[in-house]
Amino acid sequence: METMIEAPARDADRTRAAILRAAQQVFAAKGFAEARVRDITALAGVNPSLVSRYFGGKLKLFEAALDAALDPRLMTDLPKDEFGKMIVARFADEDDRISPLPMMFSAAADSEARAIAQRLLRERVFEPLKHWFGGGDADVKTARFMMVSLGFFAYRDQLPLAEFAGRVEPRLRQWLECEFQAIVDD
Amino acid sequence: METMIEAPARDADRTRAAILRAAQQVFAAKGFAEARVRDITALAGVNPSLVSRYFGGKLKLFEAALDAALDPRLMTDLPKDEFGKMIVARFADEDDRISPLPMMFSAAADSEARAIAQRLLRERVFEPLKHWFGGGDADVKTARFMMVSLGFFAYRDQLPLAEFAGRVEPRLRQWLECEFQAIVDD
DNA sequence: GACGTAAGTAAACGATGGTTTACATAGTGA
DNA sequence: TCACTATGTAAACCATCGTTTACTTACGTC
Repeated sequence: METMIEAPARDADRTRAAILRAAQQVFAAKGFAEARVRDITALAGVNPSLVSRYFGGKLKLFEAALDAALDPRLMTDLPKDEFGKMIVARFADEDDRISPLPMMFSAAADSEARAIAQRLLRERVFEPLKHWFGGGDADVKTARFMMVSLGFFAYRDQLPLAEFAGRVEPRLRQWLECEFQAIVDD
Repeated sequence: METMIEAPARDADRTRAAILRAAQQVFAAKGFAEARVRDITALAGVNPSLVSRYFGGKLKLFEAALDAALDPRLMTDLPKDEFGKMIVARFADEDDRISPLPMMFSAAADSEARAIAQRLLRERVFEPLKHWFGGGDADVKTARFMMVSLGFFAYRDQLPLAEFAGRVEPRLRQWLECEFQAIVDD
């Protein structure tokens, strides 16, 4: 009977999920290259060897973590007439920093991780977004969206410059809102 | 007499310059993390140990290579009434890909290299650019410039997506020109 | 021409870190 | 109860790569 009350101490599914969750946090915080397998497994409270056993290695774990973090609905569920304001709010005010973009940037320095990031970004973000924009200019609109988004995150997170780091200056925020809104309005 | 006709086989300054030149190429092509000291010294035709002897290590060599590649005049020598067209031409049509931006991106994944890249970017690009823009909105203008530039390079070089990789689609190019021009016109 | 110093090389060193191997233990069915 | 398998751990493994050390060789000078 007591087996039904509490979960068994050894549960492969639970362990696997704990590793994946820890991986998302550590990869997001430190990037692919500087995230240590031992960091992730220590956070999950398990042995480092389980990364290879359950995921097939660090790279596959990164792929799983990135895949789990990518959700196109974060962009395509917004009303188009308020797209600018709302997407900036989502980007700038996100307190839980498990945004996938920093993970993507960190992957860019590693050729294998970059290949994975490229594929997932195209399949899970670029294509859905292009379909959501629609019309003959969908390609250009999506490219514009990617450039402004990548520029924003690169500027804010990867190269924190002077007093702009962290918060978003009001005039800059207004400009960003107009940029994003113009993409859907054009 | 023959010592005056041809340079001596052993010339520290020449060797140092050869290493620096090779470093610029290899760092630009492979990024900080994946560039091997042995790659650089092999290209320069010297022994790997000379990197530590002449530059104090890989990180210091990266700093020297990045510093040599950064030239603010690449942006601030343009006429303001044609800034948009000309800056895009400079970014997009640059056949020799020793643009410092890819080097900066690759540095972002390494905490030590990132600190160096941040400092050099601020001192050698951000501040001169801000001064060149001038006026009360110089901060915001510079930030806008950085975001669009970083977005462009991140999109084109770091995350080459589908058919946009390599060339720049004409409508996208036109949008970029307007973006950059708007920064100086506002 | 021998000598001392600077320039350069070859080889080994040592730290890092993902992965593998050998082993221990908890749950499960006959 | 007794295996048997799945789960997990500890420790060693092993490749990578920047760096250091010991040695060699060329150049300038007395």
